[in-house]
Amino acid sequence: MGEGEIRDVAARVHSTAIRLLRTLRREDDGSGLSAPRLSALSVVVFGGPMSLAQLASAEQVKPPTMSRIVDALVERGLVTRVAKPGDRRSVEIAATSEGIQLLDAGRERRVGALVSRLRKLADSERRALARGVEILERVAR
Amino acid sequence: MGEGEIRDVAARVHSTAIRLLRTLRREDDGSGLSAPRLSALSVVVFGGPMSLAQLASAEQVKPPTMSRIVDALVERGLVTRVAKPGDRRSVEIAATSEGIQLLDAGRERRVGALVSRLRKLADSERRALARGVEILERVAR
DNA sequence: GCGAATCGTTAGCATAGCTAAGTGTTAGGA
DNA sequence: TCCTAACACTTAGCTATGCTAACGATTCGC
Repeated sequence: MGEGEIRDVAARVHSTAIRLLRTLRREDDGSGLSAPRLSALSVVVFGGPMSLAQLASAEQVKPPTMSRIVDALVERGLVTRVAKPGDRRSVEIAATSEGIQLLDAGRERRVGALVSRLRKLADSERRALARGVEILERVAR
Repeated sequence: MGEGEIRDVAARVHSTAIRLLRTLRREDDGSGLSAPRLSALSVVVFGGPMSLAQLASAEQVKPPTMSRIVDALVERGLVTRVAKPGDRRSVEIAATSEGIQLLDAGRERRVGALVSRLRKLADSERRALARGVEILERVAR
């Protein structure tokens, strides 16, 4: 595959990912959380307990910004913030069961919307898509 | 393909798209524009001239929010805002050549970062990826 | 122990999101 | 015709989200 073809694949992967997530984002309305809060919560739920700095870095945001987002999530009982035993400068941010539940419901809406679209594909197309995603997972890692 | 398998593909497409864009977003630092401004500009560049309401809807934002984003883009000379000839209530927002140039440079950085990752794949993998993306394009439309 | 580095928060600013209300334009009916 | 309603956008004013700078509090190195 030549340089130009690789570029073409990259450009299409890029724009398709943007369009897909733009579409699925519409499902987030019912969550009752803003996009930054929902996104931060999802990192904690799927990544497990972590420090504020780790969470800020994962969200590509500075610590003061994340500190306030965590304030709001704690306020709603979706995460806990406790001093780390071994190093009391640091905090451990962990999802509560309520946080996990809220996030799962939202993810269900997004994934469900995507499922109903995938159902319209031919089986061979879904298999090809599954194969492509498997490869893209390694690329995105 | 059973219901559970379709769900699995959907969930993987979803999380992979998120991770991919999160990674590529790091390339946007050098643009000098915030994420909402960059995103609005890209809609105008790729979608062609459109009204404020159309642009706000495309960005899933209310008109007053988009009005101020457009203010900033006009201020920097990246788009123009002119009253529509046939209906002077409405405005036509169009990208300037400078706006197109700025956006293309940013897109080059993102796509370039992706290209350098795709180069590490085997040729057969890139072909499988290309096939998968082709299918996903239809899903996202 | 004591100075320096580290982690998080606080303070203060600009931007981005919203709703409600205002301005100007167009459309439609008496 | 004209006048009322609907429409497109902007303005006003609020909260939330992003930043940098500066401030505790804790830990580490020596």
